[in-house]
Amino acid sequence: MPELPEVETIAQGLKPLLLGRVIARARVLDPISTPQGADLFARRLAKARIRDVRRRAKLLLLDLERPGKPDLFLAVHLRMTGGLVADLDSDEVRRFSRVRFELADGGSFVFTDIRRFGTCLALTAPELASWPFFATLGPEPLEMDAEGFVGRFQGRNKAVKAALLDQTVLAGVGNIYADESLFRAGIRPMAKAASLSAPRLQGLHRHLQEVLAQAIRENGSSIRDYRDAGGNAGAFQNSFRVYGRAGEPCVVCGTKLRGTKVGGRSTTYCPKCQKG
DNA sequence: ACGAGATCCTGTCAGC
DNA sequence: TGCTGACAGGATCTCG
Repeated sequence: MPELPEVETIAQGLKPLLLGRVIARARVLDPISTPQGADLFARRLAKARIRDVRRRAKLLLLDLERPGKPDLFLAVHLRMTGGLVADLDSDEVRRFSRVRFELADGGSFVFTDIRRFGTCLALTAPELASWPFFATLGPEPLEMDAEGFVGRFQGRNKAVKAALLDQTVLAGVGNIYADESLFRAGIRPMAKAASLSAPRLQGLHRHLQEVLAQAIRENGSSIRDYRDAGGNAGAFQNSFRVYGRAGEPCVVCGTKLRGTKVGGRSTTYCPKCQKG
């Protein structure tokens, strides 16, 4: 499930490949991936030049310019199983291709998605700014200081993990990095955010930043489907201490890790190392 | 206003 | 062997 580090890795990998190139046409292979409608989506993207490739929250953003028309943004949300890859011509890519972007100078890149939850949108600047999901996104966790971080959690009467996953509180954290940062900070996922002292929230801020930065350095986590822009796996899954390890011994104290649900998400924690 | 739970979708895997 | 059901999960919708 692509979260902040995976989307960042994809954006950084695609950027040198796509900068300055022109989308000749977008071929929508599965209309469910383009909720604006395949025709409008394809019409908008024709002849658009790629000026930048970047990430905001878990969203891939391609800044596009078009001759004689307003600037455009291609916003791609990968959700759980989406990917944006340089055309690899592998059976896997072919089978799950949802949108193929054909470049004017030959070549292409492809939006792939097994579970079909991901979406591609072609938006003008005003449309992007007024898109409720985009407009309400919280700040980037790697760009926040401890004080700002603490302020966004204090007084919230819900599980601290649910707050971490809430994209309006902060943007880009998903299930993996929520569990991993809470373990490293020694905080139980089901503890109410409001019950945590400022020093403990500062610890969570520090560990979240560390875990996200390490994951970006290691090109993200590959479980099941995730691949970077070149089709390569990440390495951070080898650094998981709790995610997906329920029933296994804690790497710190040896206690059996406990699996449960918090905020409707599968959650793993160490009952000894993580306190409420 | 805010929180909780159901929903979407399909590949994978455990169990019979 | 082949089938069934549980599970994974981000954002959105509905309900309390």
